Amino acid sequence: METRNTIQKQTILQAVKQLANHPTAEQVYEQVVQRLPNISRATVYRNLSSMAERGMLRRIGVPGGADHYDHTLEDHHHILCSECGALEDIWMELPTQHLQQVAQSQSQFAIEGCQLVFYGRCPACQTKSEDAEIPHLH
Amino acid sequence: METRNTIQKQTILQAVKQLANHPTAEQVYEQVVQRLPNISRATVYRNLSSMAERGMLRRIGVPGGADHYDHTLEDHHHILCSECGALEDIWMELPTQHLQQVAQSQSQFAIEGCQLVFYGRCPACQTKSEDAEIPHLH
DNA sequence: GTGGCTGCAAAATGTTTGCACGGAT
DNA sequence: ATCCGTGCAAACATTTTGCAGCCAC
Repeated sequence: METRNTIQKQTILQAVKQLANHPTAEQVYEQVVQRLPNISRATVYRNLSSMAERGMLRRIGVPGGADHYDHTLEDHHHILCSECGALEDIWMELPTQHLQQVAQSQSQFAIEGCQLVFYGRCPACQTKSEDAEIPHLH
Repeated sequence: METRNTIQKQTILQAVKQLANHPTAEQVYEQVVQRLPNISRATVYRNLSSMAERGMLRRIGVPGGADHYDHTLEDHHHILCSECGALEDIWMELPTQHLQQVAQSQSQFAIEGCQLVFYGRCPACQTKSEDAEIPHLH
């Protein structure tokens, strides 16, 4: 399984690093298409997937939304805006080993890892709903 | 916002409880359609969503796969098969308050909650790959 | 009787795939 | 010269939506 070093691959990886904060495939495409106007979304999807599999990037799957890609490889967690889907890093130590032991004692699964995700409303969405708050008239 | 008590709603809720282990909308549909042959998938999706919002069910979003619905309301976690997407419960205490405090100190988000998900291979998929293991010939 | 709920079909969303061609090795 | 990677379009999976008619209240 050889890996050819195409301009598309280089540009995609560069874009994820440049966008820095968890772009989706679509956002990567929009960035890359400026340099390579003929690139196809399929190429972006294919390369992001394969880079994630090779461990060059981390894929962050978001239920009900597009996957995000993280250029930060170190072990960390994320917080997701329940309103707009914005993603941010959370750095904290978790007794992962211990948690996985407890989980292992309850299931027959061969446990590979675990992920902690926080939910909340991002600053922008908080501001938005403050604006929408209309005083009640009784 | 009144809630009418239709046969569809009753049957859908019953189906989720009966199927017991985290059915997807499609699986609920397949169950319900046996009793109500004319029911539409849209009705299943709409009702599962609204019941989840009302707290009658819990929605478990799975990145890259269909959402699952859980009739168990108590706070617990899940393990997801990285191969076939099978879902199982994991019961453990987590210092949620503490984790959220730490997260809060790092972000401007208004944190609403957090979720711990384990990944691994379910017993069935483990067996499957054992079968596929062919001795290497050097 | 009214308007929330349903069934249907179509749209929307995010991603994958089949195929012929072109370029990296 | 290979044959992997690309671009394109179509397929795919899941979910949402617009709308006309129906039925629980």
